[in-house]
Amino acid sequence: MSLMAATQQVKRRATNQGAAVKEALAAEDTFRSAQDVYATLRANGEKIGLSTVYRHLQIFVDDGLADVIHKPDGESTYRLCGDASTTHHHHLVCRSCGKAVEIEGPAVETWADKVAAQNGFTDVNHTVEIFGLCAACAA
Amino acid sequence: MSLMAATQQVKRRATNQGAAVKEALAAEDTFRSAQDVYATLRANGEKIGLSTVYRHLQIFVDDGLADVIHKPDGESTYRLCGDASTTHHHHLVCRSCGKAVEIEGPAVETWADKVAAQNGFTDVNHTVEIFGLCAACAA
DNA sequence: GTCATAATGGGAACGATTCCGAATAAGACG
DNA sequence: CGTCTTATTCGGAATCGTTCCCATTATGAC
Ligand SMILES: [Mn+2]
Ligand SMILES: [Mn+2]
Ligand SMILES: [Zn+2]
Ligand SMILES: [Zn+2]
Repeated sequence: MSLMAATQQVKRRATNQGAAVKEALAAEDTFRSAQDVYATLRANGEKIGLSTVYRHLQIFVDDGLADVIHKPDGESTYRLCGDASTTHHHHLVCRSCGKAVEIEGPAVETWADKVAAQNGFTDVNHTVEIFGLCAACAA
Repeated sequence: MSLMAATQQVKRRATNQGAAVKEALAAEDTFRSAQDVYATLRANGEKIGLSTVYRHLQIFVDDGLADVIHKPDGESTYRLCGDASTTHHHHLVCRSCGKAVEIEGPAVETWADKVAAQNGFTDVNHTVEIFGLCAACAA
């Protein structure tokens, strides 16, 4: 999704709110909503505002540290991706618990570009998400 | 996206509002938002309410007549798909004008199912959308 | 320490979508 | 045609996620 990581590092101040949001995300391998992260942090006694949570999540996305998936119901969910976050990849997501597995599909990438080119489309990107029930949630 | 068309035809009354919404969608090969369709109809002198537009768009989706794409900004867009709407397919969409081309990718389908199975996921489905600038909008 | 200013946060504002409920009209029946 | 049942309509209120505003706070450079 992110065509390139941060185009140009912007100087940013280190705040504990920012760290808290990152920790909350890092704690689980699931896509979580801003509201969810906010609730968790507050429940944990963290002093942080909802606006701040949204702000940091967006920063992570801009910096290529996190991926975002827009659920059908309109809610956006975020996930801190692996160290190799610079590598283009997609996700296999559990509809029930949100657990996500990073996946790659070289064939899909080339197919997408080819189809777009054949139809005269330029400046192309794509979204590919696979949803299902993880083994754990199947019970 | 639609696992199956209407599971069971529900008797529905024929209203001119419903016909108007369908015509509005059929008039263009682009994904359009409910608000957009509503504005167009009103501008055309049609007597119809926003709620009604939403209702019919959802009915089309339920009946498998239309596909829906949830834009990143949270807006849902609808498009009346070809007669062969029963056939599973995806779209190549212009980010600028919304024009959409129906595309198929058998290889992607099998790949998606395989990846899901390998990771123990069941009850799988997926979203694949390619975005770009159509030739016309490239100018 | 001081200072400039990036970051914060809570409440208002927003925009898309859904809900509600009284008014309207499709269509079955006679 | 009339009548009757009830699906449908529609506009305004209500939701809900997200963004905006801006006075207050705190980071980090000097
Ligand atoms: Mn890809
Ligand atoms: Mn597919
Ligand atoms: Zn799960
Ligand atoms: Zn275009």
